[in-house]
Amino acid sequence: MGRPKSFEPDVVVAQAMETFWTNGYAGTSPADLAEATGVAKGSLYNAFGSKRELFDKVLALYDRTGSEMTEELLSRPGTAKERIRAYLRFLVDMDLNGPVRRGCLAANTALELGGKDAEATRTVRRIGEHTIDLLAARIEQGRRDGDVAPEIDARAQAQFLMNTVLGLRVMAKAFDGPALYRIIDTALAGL
Amino acid sequence: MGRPKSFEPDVVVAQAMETFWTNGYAGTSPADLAEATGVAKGSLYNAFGSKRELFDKVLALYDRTGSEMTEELLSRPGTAKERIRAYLRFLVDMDLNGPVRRGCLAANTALELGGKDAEATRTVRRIGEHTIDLLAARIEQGRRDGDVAPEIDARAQAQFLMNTVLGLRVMAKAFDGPALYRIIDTALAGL
DNA sequence: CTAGTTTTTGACCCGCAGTTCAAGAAGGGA
DNA sequence: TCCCTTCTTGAACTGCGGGTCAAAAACTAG
Repeated sequence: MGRPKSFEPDVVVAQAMETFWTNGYAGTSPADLAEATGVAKGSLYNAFGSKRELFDKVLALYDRTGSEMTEELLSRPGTAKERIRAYLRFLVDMDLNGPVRRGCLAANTALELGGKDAEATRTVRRIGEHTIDLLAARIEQGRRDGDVAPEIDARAQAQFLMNTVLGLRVMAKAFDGPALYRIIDTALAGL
Repeated sequence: MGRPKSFEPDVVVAQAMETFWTNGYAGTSPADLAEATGVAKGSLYNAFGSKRELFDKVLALYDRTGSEMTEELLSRPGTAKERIRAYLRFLVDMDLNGPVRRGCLAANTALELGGKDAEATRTVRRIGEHTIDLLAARIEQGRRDGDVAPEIDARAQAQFLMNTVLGLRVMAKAFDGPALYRIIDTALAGL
């Protein structure tokens, strides 16, 4: 019973994700969130408790959607190297083509809250580990398929690629496309 | 004539750098700066104009000291690969051993202001290019010394390494030492 | 010593960020 | 229908962030 919710919490979290992603955690005010979601500030507080708790939901959503995207891109036909190259290029294009270069929400959060906010730091690490797991699994499959040399350490290679991704998403804030594409090719030379 | 300055501007900029580095641009208030430097807010505004202008001086200082450090580390005796490995490890150790993992001021700034603040973005790119230049020069020298294969493209390799550095400094916010060391070794496998 | 110049400083101001709240609206159950 | 519960909303509150200012202090040239 009681008055029914006038909005879909999942939709609001998705809209909030866009806003946080574009403006950063500190750079997003409750007023911004109200405007972006079309829900009054008070209702947001009633539904989510605080800005920080809303942000937790946002990070969880980012983790889920990001993992799905990664999985989808890596599972298309092709060798491990081809698929990972496509994945990296996709991320770079995403940044470069958007109206604003917002980079990776997890990386942005790591730099903004990392060290100060233990909970956020843990969440960010978890997101990173999910990506590493997916990359490692794809490389492992490449080894089984015979398109990756057997002496390759899939996990080490996946951690290295994760590192490359983070680098690219920082570089994308200040450097241009060709440089980023060249970096991708250099990074993949060892696969 | 007139009343003499009661502080050394260079020293104040250096102290401000520490504060911005630890807390970020938005995370540092004029009050924080006053406390860190021992100079009253009003005096800081009189001397530097605004928080943003002070930050410009800070970035310039960061650029200079960073370049000096990099140059010093890369010019010690050893092969290009050895020197660059030492350089990367040095950066990682710096982050891990400090009381707070503050990462790289330029990378932090790129993520915090990149896209929003054109001037800051340009400055950050300039800092990155300085580092790339130094790395490329060292690799080039390695080629002349014969410890780097002649088919290596020094500039492409340097850009890639810059990317790796940025990745590491983001990773350092959330991951532990052994993982970072493994990434360094994987990244250097191509040299 | 005085006049003119530059610094220093804490008090003060405006605006906004994050949050709370009281009043009302929209439902369900008896 | 009346009550109870849950949601909605804008107003209001507190604190702090960035910045200004007037007065006093420290110096130098004449």
